[in-house]
Amino acid sequence: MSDQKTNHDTRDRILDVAEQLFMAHGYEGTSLRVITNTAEVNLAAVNYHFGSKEALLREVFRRRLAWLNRERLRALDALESGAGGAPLKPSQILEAFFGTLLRIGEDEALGGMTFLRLLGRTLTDPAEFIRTFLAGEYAEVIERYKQALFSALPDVPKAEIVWRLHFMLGAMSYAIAGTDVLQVVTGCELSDLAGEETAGAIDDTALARRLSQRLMPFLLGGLRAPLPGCLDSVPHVPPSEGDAEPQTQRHLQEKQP
Amino acid sequence: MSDQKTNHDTRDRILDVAEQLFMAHGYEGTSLRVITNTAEVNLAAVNYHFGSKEALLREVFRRRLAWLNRERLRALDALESGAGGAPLKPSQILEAFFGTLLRIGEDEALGGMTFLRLLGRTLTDPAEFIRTFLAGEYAEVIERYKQALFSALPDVPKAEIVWRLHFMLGAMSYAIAGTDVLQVVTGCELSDLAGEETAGAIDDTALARRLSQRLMPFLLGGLRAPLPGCLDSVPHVPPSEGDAEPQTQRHLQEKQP
DNA sequence: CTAGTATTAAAACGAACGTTTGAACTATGG
DNA sequence: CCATAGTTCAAACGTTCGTTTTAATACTAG
Repeated sequence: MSDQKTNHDTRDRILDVAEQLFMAHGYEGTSLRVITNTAEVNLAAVNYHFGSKEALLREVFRRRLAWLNRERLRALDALESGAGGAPLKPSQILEAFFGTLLRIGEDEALGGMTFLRLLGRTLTDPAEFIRTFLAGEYAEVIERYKQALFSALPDVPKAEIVWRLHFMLGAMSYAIAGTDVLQVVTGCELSDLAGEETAGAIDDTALARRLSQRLMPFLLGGLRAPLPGCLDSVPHVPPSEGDAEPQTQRHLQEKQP
Repeated sequence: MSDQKTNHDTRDRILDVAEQLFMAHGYEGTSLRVITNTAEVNLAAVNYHFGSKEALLREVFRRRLAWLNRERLRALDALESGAGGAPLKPSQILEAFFGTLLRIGEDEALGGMTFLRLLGRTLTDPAEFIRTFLAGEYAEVIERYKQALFSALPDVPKAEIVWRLHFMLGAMSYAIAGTDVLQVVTGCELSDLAGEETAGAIDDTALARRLSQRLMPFLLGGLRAPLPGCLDSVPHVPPSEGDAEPQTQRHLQEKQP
């Protein structure tokens, strides 16, 4: 009546609506009835087209992660072939990994900020099958980038690199998912933090671009931070006293003794 | 029969079991029937003692966050009175904020790693009332620490500080919550990363101590990372070329031009 | 000991959930 | 034009959910 429906329109409409609602209310918090009502399709359509609610969630992710995984591998391949065997710079690796992800937020056709937020929130979803599924989808790409970081930082213990990769993933996920979560905690609106904004409401794609600018230096700084060192049980005492921030930033190249 | 029950034992047993199950399966994924069966109490006990499932979750958090909020404020007060008006070092502030949190993981009486993981996961829970509740519980402490960071880094734009506080909270939450989440993603077991472990299974309190050692340098490095600067749309090109990591780490003291 | 309050117990409530069914509708090809 | 496969539809299935009710039990004050 209002919109014309093609043959596969029902499938796509369900996927779009489910993506939005899973993002806003989570997997368990979103019922098939709300999804089908919002999409203006019949309740049975989900089970007909996808088989089950779980399979619907998997399909929501698959159609986006296909591009992300392909693009991330492509970016790393381009870097490595461009370097000709030489080790890459960590900043290049991070840019390929996180920059590719954040590009999704700038392009509505790739999922936009909606999918980006969904991805960030779902990584910590308590449901078992979700974590298992996402781990499987991520495994290959993560492994490639992990190895790239090992080669780029040969003097840093591999365990330390994995830890910091873990931390970086966390910072990124929260930064993405927490537009209304932790911004409430921090007591600021995103629009107040965007910088040179134009008018009241801020565009989602512009937000993604700003986010990328802010996040990347933070991640690089964390990745390059000095190693824990040998002081064990009293980690809060800095090695030297003096003015506000006296000790110069040592790099990761030094190995722990 | 097996264990004796005092008067308030039912309440506390429900809280302990709910804390564990909410951590493992989330709020919506944990039914009152599973909680009461596990706690070996009657189904109606939750509504009798707490009023509703929502109120139960709030109480689970309140009994732990009371200590955390008090201790975080106390630590900051001690720092500020000890400095006598002089600005604090960012490392001191981070140590007070994150170190206090991580101490929960080392002490089972404060909630241990169970509550720490619950806290990390719940911050991204999609349920509205949960985020609202946690934001209210956190507001005062976050505001105090935010102001402390503003004073400690007077030359850094406040928006940038809030962004990085946001990133740090994310890295910490994921690091805590993701013992089985992102460790699967990274393809490593925590025990492989702990370093000088003793035997097979690793103690939770020992894990919290290791986590603290790894996380704090990362957060400090991220907080002190150079500002985004003026280069806008091509943030992945470093200002100077050369060997693997040529540019020396500039500090936050420099203001963006 | 008794009265009265606090707690526990068993059972049921209505609502919402994911899923299935079987008939109605639509479109395409012989 | 009818047969047939693909799709939509209304209705119902059985289960599980949070909550409430009502009675039985444990505890305490007078």
